Amino acid sequence: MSERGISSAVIRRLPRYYRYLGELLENNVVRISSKELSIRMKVTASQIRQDLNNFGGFGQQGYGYNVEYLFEEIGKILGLNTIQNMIIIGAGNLGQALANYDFDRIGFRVIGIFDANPRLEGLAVHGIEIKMVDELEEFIKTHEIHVATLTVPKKNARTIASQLEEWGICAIWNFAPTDLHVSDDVCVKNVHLDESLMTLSYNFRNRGKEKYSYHSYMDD
Amino acid sequence: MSERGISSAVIRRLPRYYRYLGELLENNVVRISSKELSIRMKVTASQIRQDLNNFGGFGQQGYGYNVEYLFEEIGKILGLNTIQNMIIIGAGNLGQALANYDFDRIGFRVIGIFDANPRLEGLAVHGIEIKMVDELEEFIKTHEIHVATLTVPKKNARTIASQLEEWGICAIWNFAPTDLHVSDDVCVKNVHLDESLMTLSYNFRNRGKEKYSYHSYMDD
DNA sequence: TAGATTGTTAATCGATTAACAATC
DNA sequence: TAGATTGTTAATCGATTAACAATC
Repeated sequence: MSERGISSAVIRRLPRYYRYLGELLENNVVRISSKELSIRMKVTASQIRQDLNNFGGFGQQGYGYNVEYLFEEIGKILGLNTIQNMIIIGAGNLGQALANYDFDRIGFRVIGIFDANPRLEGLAVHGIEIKMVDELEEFIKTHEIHVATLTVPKKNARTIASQLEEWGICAIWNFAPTDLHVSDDVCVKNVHLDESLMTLSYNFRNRGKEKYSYHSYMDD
Repeated sequence: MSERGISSAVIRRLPRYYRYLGELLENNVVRISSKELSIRMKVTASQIRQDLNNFGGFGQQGYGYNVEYLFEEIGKILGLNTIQNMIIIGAGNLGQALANYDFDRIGFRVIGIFDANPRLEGLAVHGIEIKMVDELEEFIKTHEIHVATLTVPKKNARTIASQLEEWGICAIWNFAPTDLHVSDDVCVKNVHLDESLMTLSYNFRNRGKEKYSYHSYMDD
């Protein structure tokens, strides 16, 4: 309770470690040193060891890390070892695309899709019939929902987010181009696609102007 | 040439400033101080002033910043004041959703959509007919393309990225869940949706364990 | 054992925040 | 002018990298 949480810089890197380890596993690589992994991932070996040691000692001196074990452990840290239920609110193009996305692979299962447009009612997306938003409260109260994905228009996003909070949702994956005003007890992860494109725009228009590479493997 | 580029931490914050200023503009707010903006955006006034002064002095002592002027200037820094052409490679759910997204608003125009599946050929998305990938090289060489959006399966992403580089594309917006191996002259901005969801998963499963809030307005 | 590589402490680097003189 | 607020320098904080003793 009194100790400082792990910095978001570290958390953001975990999925990338997980991805690289998954690929090593597919290629039947049994063990790997922080040095070897650092070369593949284009980061420092120090950073890898520091990052991992936030969560415990997963390696062995003189040997390195067992790929399968480390992969599993990072999966557990990220909560990918249990099935988590997700609902999608907003069944427009993006909402439907996400419903069709293969999130099972990382333990997430879409169990409900909602929209306000009556013309979409009952339409099946990825085998799930679209429900109307007025059924949302009942649905949330009768199901265990871990994450609510918000793919509604900007003008509706804040109102819905507040309702979600009221109904007990504590994690929102927000694709609406706005900041949500919810209490600190609710986790919000924003995916602002237009802002992502803007930073790409800046970078390629200013490439070559700076001394160092602008090419980063992180999503910045 | 010899000076250090502006840090990516600063660049990442610009779109959010742009968004807040746009909203102030809509509400007919004429001027704003860094202090007032800092309260709305939940950042420090120091950070706002430091960030902006990387690009020049946009404010006036004793007055603050003119909202419209600052909005326009940040737009120019991000390159939103000119129309930029974009193509989308991969016309699956996500590719089609992005084709329908309103990027005009920030100056981006989708002028081509490509896929390898012959069953999609000629199908119109957002008024644009899907073309086959074997037409890609010719299309790129006869059009000015600023950004190529990659929404193809993981297994095809690297091959296509290398071809895009060869054909002269210098900015790739990558949605495939893999790192691309292109030269440093090509800007890559990754959007790894599964990894975004993983960090949300970590955060809400570990909420309350740390001293400070995990709720951030940045996409971390 | 000798070599390799971790876990961890110390040093460096960069980013954020505070402070304040300049000035509108 | 007096008050407000910037632009900018200095101080702090945190994150990254380097170094190395511990140990497999």
